[in-house]
Amino acid sequence: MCISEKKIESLRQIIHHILPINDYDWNDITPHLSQITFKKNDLLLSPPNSCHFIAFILSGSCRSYFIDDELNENNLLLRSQFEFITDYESFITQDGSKLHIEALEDGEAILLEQKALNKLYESSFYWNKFGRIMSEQIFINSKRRNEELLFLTPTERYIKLTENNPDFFQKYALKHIASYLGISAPSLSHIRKQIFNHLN
Amino acid sequence: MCISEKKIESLRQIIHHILPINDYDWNDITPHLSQITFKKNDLLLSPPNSCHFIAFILSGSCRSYFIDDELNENNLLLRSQFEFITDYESFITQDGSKLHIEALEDGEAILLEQKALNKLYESSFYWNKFGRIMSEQIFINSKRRNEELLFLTPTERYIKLTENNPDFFQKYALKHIASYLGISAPSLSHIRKQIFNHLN
DNA sequence: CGCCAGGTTGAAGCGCTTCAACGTCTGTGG
DNA sequence: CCACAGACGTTGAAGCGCTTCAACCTGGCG
Repeated sequence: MCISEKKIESLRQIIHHILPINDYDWNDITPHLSQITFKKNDLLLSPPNSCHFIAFILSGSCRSYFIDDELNENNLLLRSQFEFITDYESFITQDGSKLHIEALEDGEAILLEQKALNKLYESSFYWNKFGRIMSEQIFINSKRRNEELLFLTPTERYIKLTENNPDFFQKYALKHIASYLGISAPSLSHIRKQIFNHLN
Repeated sequence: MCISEKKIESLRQIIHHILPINDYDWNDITPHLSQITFKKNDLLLSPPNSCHFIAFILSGSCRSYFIDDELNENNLLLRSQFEFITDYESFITQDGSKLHIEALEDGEAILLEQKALNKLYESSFYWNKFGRIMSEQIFINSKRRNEELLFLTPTERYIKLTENNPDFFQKYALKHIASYLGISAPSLSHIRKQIFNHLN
């Protein structure tokens, strides 16, 4: 599908920000980009399919979640405009994914294909280096999440989120934020009420 | 320091297993390897120093941990023979580390220097690709840890550890395993007792 | 021998969960 | 335009699981 110049330029800027890119390297990847539109509640990925894309969100928002034995949905990621979403583990290994990726609102995204990037990894110095830096950054995000889950209580995690990512409370429903924090929706309500009471 | 042939060969095998390596690429890195010995309770890294090495453990074992506001030590990693240990976030960014790396027993390790690897990233196709694959694998480990912390209860995490890593209980003290699981030492005792009682 | 670290135990406490009920808002169809 | 349904958030009560604290046991080591 043809992608508008303006939209693809925002992706190029993000990539350039990860690792400065010239026209030559850029032209290696553009044939392997495609644009999709999605409606609220659409599933961009569902188990046990393997994840063949990294999606760059142009508008709207998404979540990835895991369904446990008791059929609870547990959110792993919440992502919105100009951010990426994928199951990067499945993208790397091409093993079957255990995650769903679901649209939370209508929107658009540009997809980068796993096969194309993997092919570039064989020969392109730029894209190989890009993959390294991208993986490093994704790791750092994951490690920080680990540290929060290991070292902070649910209440502390909530407070930290209000400080570091106040935008989350504009973008996402509280029930999704609760799940992202690893707590139940009523618990989040109780925590919010308790903090509110302490302020007065 | 001179490193014995046999010891360095075990490192080459591990690297080869991550990404097959020839003599040419191997010779790029060997000048930047050094061997250290450490005693129990030695600190290989302490805040706020940045982490300049990836350590390949030849013998002995180590942990990385974070000290929180209440002065509790919280274990992030437990590692032993033929495994790597580092604060990979600090290694990547060269920002000050918040982690301690401590020897749990006497042992030896080979250190790979950050500056050397970073230099190779500029020019070497092999080492750049190696860095990408290593980062991908480190990410996958981190993501799986995330999922366990988010989706499983402490008791479930303990049971999973006994199933997937029974060797941990030979290698590490229970108090370190408890901290690694994100629970207190008495809690681990209670959980173990409860499981034992259920078996009878 | 005596000390100390590691592990266990029981009691009390607290924080999050679960469950069920209710209020509010939004969108939809009569 | 209003009635109603459904999704979302909140609330309170009860329960449970991990934490905390203190006491105790054991084995290893100076």
